[in-house]
Amino acid sequence: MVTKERAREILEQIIALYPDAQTILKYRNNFELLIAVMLSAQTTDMAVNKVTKKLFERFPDPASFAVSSPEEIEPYIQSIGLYRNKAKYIYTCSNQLIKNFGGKVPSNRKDLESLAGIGRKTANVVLSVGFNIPAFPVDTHVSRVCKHHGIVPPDATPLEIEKIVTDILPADLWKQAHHALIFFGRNICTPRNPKCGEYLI
DNA sequence: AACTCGGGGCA
DNA sequence: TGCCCAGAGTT
Repeated sequence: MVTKERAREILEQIIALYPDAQTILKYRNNFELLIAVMLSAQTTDMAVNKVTKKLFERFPDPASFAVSSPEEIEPYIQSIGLYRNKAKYIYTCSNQLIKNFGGKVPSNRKDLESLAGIGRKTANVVLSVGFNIPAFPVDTHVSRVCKHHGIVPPDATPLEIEKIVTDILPADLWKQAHHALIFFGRNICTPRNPKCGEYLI
C-alpha cells in the first residue's frame, strides 16, 4: 500500500496520459449508453461495439424493446455471451423505463439501480458519462489498476475502492479518473505483462 | 458468500 | 485447450 499522497500522484499521472479519454463504447444517447454498458458485463468493449449498430437499428428506443420479447432480442446479442440474461434485462429494463420513468433514463442512482440489469457500476457510468454527475464506476480494469499500484488493499471490494479513490481525488476529477483508468487498464496495466513502468514515475 | 450465466479472443 | 473478459441477480 502506498501513502494517500503517492496514490494521488499515481492517479494524476494516469489521468494526464489521457487528456481526451472518452468511453470506448459507441452510443448516441443515454438510453443507448445504458444498454451498451449493461451489455459490457463480463465481455469486452469490442464485442459490444460489434452488436450495438444492428441492435439499435432494429430497436431504436425503450418502446421498441418493450413491445418486443427477450427471445426476439437474443439473436442480436448472441455473440457476446450471457445473452439470455442480458436479453431479459433489456426487455424488463425497457418496460420499467416506459412504466415508471416516462420512457426516459433517470438521472439519480436510486432510480437507475431500480432497473433490471443495472447495478452500482452501470449506474455510476450513466451518471458520470451520460449526465455529467460526479460518480466513480469501479469495474475490473479500475480494480486491477488500483490494486496493482497499491492504491487500495489487495482484497478491497468495488464499493471500498470507490470510496478510497473518491476520497483521494476532488469530485471534478472523478470522471476523468474513470476514463483514464479504463484506458490505462486496457492498454498498459493489463492483466498479463503490464507495462506501467514505461509510463509512470 | 458462493453460484450462474456464455461466446469469443488470445496465449 | 484453458483462461479471461466495462457485472448483476439469485440462492
